Amino acid sequence: MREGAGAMARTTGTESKRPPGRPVEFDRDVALRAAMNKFWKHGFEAVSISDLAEAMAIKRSSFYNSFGSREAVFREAVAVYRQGVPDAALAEIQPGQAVVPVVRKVFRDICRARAADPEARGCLIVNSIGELVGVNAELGEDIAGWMRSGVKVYQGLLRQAAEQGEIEPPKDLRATARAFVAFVSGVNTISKVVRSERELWKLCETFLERYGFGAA
Amino acid sequence: MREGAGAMARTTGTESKRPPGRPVEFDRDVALRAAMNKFWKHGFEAVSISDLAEAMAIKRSSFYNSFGSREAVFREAVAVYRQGVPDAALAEIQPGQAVVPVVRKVFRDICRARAADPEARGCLIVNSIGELVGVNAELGEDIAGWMRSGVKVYQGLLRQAAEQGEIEPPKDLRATARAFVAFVSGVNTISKVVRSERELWKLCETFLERYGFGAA
DNA sequence: CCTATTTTGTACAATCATGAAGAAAAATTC
DNA sequence: GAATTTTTCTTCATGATTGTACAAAATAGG
Repeated sequence: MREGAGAMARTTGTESKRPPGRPVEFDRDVALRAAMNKFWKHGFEAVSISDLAEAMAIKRSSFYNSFGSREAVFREAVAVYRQGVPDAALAEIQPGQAVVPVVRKVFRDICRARAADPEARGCLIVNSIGELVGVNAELGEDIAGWMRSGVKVYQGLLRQAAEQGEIEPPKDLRATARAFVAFVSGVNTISKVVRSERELWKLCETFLERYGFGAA
Repeated sequence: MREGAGAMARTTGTESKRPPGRPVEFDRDVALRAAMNKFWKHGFEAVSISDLAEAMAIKRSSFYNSFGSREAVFREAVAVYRQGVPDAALAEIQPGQAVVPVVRKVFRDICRARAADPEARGCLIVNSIGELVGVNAELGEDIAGWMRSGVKVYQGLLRQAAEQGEIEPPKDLRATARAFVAFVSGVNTISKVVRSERELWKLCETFLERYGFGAA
């Protein structure tokens, strides 16, 4: 099986020479995405290594060789997941840029994404907090870290929005940021029950309005 | 082993005569509570029948005989859980009674309960929505139903509070009720990461104030 | 005491998950 | 082409989980 020299989709696409030894036959990113989807749907504990290998379309030997453990793939899968998450746009907001419209758009994107998922898997991070924090020491702390970083992001945005006169300065910045994170988590949870994008967006709007993030 | 005639803690406590056959040797409620705690900590899928039987301190044969299946115990365990949940007080509010103080107290009780749990298990219902809705058809619908009923409860309370002049009438009652449910779910989730009762209560207060449920 | 009924204890076979070990395959380097 | 390196394939032993089956135990009723 010859491989076209330009077909490679290796790790990050910047290496030139192939390392010695037999080359990996599967696409790491594709396999990781498959693993991510398995974890997303079933959760961490419900997915055995055999399940994983099958979903990733590789043998268990290749799995052990390339990934090492279920925990390790999970971490990588979460990293992949985070790249595609609607909230990612929040970290891109520049000083001087209006915060409110971006936050509103992110909320709308979350509603759209959650409602558009026919499997109603909600958010992998939120699901994993529920499943792992307090049970699996290492993965739990990992996931908890993502939520904490979310609080930091919202804290920065709230401050910026207040400084730019978009909203009234919140009395307690951190508590308000945490309320945002809690609410977004809750939206992701309730999105498994309320399946309409419009209905989800309506409940988000009540929240945004109350916190001064109403429509212009 | 003779049993005092008044010691019984059977199914619902209203029968007098003992049925024929060998009597059950374990306390059903105690066993169920043990099962509930297992599910609460580890989630549904992570607990095998063997795990359950061991936690309930009964043999697998007794388990099958008395409960039938993992799904069945889970349902019963959730029922037990729901009896002890702080939110239960909301369903007891009478017409004419002030809504706001009760809701505030329930939020405070949630913060206290979540922070007081050394294992940071959050809320069994919220955890189970994350794990089961969309995956396990029957249990998922069961759990989703509890969330929907939560929306109904808040909807009634919001209407009552508005009628009694405690709050401004919300524009969209159902969306607002859903926002409350989403937020409470989120508080239960974030309680696994933010472990201080005071910090949790502070983020709840920002929410309550914004929705007109501030301190009198 | 004997029978019927129900729970409990133990044993069994089937399936599956796990991790390791080693042979075979596919590539690079010399 | 030979040596080296790494991946892939196959096999194996071990242990866990499951559901069932059946004997033993405990009780009620006659």
